[in-house]
Amino acid sequence: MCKSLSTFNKQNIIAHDIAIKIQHKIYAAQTFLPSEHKLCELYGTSRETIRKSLEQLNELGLIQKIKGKGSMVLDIQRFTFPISGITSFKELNKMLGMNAKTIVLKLTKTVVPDFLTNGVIQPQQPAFYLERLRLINGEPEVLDRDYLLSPPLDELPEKAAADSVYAYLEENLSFDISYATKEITVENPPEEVRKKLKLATADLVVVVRSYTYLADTTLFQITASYHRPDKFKFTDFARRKRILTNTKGK
Amino acid sequence: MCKSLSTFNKQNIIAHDIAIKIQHKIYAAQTFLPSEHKLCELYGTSRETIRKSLEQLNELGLIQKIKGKGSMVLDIQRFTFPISGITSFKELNKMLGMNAKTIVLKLTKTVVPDFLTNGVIQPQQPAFYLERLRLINGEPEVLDRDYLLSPPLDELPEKAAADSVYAYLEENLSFDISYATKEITVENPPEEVRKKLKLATADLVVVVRSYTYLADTTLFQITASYHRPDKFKFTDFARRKRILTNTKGK
DNA sequence: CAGTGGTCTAGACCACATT
DNA sequence: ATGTGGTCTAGACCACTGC
Repeated sequence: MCKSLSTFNKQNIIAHDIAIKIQHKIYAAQTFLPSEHKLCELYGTSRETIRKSLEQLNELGLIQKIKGKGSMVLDIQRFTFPISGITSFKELNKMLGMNAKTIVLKLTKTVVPDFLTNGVIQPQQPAFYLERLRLINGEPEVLDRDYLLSPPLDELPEKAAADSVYAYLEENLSFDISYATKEITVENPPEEVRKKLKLATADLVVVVRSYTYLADTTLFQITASYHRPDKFKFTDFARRKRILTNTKGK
Repeated sequence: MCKSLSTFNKQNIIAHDIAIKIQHKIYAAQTFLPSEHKLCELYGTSRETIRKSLEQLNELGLIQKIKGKGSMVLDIQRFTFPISGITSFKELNKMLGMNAKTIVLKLTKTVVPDFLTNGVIQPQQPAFYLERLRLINGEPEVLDRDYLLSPPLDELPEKAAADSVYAYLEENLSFDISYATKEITVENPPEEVRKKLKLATADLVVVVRSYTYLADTTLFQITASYHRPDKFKFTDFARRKRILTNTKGK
């Protein structure tokens, strides 16, 4: 379940390098990147490798490839940097320059409650229960309730919980966090949650429930995040996919 | 702006074929696909082509590739089929087997209001304004307000609006719908929206705003979807991406 | 026509998992 | 040692864009 932290292969280095140049406007929005042929010479690689780098940027929504013309740098930074992936609160905080603070309300070892395990894992699975309140500019904004499954996790220092669980898992334990399913709904929260978020009696909350998996497909985290509705914003970049719809290809 | 409708290349055909087999449980969840080598023989292609097919399935969350072992079929169908992409209501309806109906409330030619154009397009851009109410089991659930820009669109038959705008654009006009930015918030809706959704005075709505683009990067659709909060559910599959965060590669 | 991206190939070498 | 996926290459042919 533990994997190498860094794979410094050519395509990732190149993708990262171009992404940085787009962020710093060395490659400006609404202009074309150098052609694939030129990028091959620039980085001294074959064309397929360059194309894999560009494919990563394409998926992220940083560029749009146009046949016969080139790869155009898109101008979506104003709206949003991709948040739809799996991102820790600390990464978000840093990326968006928010004035955020995290308070650990609870950190205990228990078992995952039955209503969360339906079919996904066996009942009575041990886990760390972690409850955290996220403050922005001193105001409570999000309440996170995490079950971090044990195994695979067998220790969770208070400091890691207060700082960044993901950084701890990836950097200290070399966990390879890979994918997640998420669900966003609007609900009438338990009174307890309402209090912690300082909400009025009638207020609804936005609930983001997610199941996060490691690269070897083991489930390791079940989360419910309760957001103040007036502060909630989810942004996404999506490409049209046509695989599952009809007999028609693209 | 108009592009070919279908590219029946090998990698898409193979990806689609495997996706169908996964849906039909010919390849069961929690089992491994045939190895890449075997798939090469099965489909009579080179390995890189097979790998591109598998990469598509990987992005969709249908499989998880594990080095040294194989490509495991994931079991997320129960939760969700990918809805986070750009999907038309009709496609969703069909895929999820809902009992849905669409009522066209308005279809006129106007210009895009200024507050929607900030910086994205020039002011006074002509467009079709389309307002549709979506009913599920006879109950109003979503109100869609679309501005379909003209150009590129110069005609929009009432029938296409009632049926599926996307199908009309892609199949009749060969538009190549490519990507979109989305934003989800919870808001206090205008009284007019509240009435159409049959909501009580205090109720909030979930608003999904999106900007949809063609493959040549021209904006062609600006949408605001108002959802009843009690019925709203957004599901997503996401892979962890690390390009934009730090100096560290994966 | 030349330049661009889109697709495909056959082969190489590596890292990881299994026996 | 064998089988698996991960990366990279050099070259081919095609389709689209623009001069």
